Amino acid sequence: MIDDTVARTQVVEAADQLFYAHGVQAVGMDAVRTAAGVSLKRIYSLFPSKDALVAAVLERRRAQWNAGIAASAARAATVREKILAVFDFLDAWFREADFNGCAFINAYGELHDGNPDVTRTVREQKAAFQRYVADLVRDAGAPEPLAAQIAILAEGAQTTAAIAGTPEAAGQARAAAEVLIDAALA
Amino acid sequence: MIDDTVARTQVVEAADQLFYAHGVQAVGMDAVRTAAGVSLKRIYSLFPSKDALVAAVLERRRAQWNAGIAASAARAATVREKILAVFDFLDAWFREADFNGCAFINAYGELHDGNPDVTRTVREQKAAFQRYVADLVRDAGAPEPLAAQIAILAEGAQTTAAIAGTPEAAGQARAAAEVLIDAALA
DNA sequence: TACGATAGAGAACGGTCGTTCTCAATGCAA
DNA sequence: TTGCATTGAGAACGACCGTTCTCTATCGTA
Repeated sequence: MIDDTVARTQVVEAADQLFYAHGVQAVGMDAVRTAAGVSLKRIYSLFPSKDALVAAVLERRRAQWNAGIAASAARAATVREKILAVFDFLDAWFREADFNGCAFINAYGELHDGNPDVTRTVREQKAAFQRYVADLVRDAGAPEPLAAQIAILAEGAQTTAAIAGTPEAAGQARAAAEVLIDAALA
Repeated sequence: MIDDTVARTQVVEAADQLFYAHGVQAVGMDAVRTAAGVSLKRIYSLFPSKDALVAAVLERRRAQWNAGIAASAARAATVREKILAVFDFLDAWFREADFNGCAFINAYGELHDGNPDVTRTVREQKAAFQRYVADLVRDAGAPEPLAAQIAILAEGAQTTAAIAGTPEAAGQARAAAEVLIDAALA
């Protein structure tokens, strides 16, 4: 038998890919079992319900998002560039073959009604991102309202790129962010 | 028996409200029947399938969006104000009690996988909005890239307001749009 | 080698959904 | 009034889903 940790990772990764590509409700637990190569019994011993699996998938997405943003920011020299690094991260993400919009937004739209945990998780994820941007804006010495504007650009770029099926929204949002930052610091 | 047109309107309005509040997949045709006061047999004589009803609901949303944007723009004196009127429209919408994000984005996230019609409809709706903004930007004599930036702000405001559950994203996006317009015209 | 615990495969169960069908009631034509 | 077409209400059907259960095979241990 494979290790619990390994099995758990396989299940979450398979579920993430399927949920993200097809939507949570469109994917049955049988499909997760087949993709993960882990028996249903095992899956239900690792996660008490499909909702718990969804929560684990969102937690994985949260860690990936934070790591990606941090790595992109680490390549930036100035605070201004760290803010813009958000859009560089988005640009690279939008160009990935399986990009299909923000998993949190998708999950919220699909599940907010019957799953309060999802609503709370998504709301917290977005709030955390806004705090991250707000910290950078403060470090840059710019007025506070800039933070919300940058966050809105990032959200809009994600849905625009997802629906249009093209990545250029990242660059467009980045250009707008540059103008807003410069205006705020002037 | 009530008129076909009246029955159709009742069904679409009831379905719209239920789909928007709870998600399409979470609402059964029985619930639509009860809310609309129209028998299942009648519903299926008006719409060949649930997918067709979803298409009719999205068409209704499209007309409402266009009418709302046009009415808001009609109250504006200058081209610059017509662009900003988009965010005034969003502000009023975000404050409605049942606001729950953009119905097109929600439908896309939930149904894009198994319903290509939805994908096409949503993509076309967003493209039409971008053309609308692009026309205003051209009339204002501003460079073309401003249009995409305004559209991204509008998209981001919708998802931000929906997830946060508060309406202030409209004003924040409007302030950002003002800065971008002024910078583009300078 | 014999045995008991455990795992995987998948059948089974209860529920729900989209769609169709039944059947009694209604309204209209002659 | 009689007969017929049509309607609404809701039962019925087939499919699918989340979850649990059964059964067989396997593995570690003595």
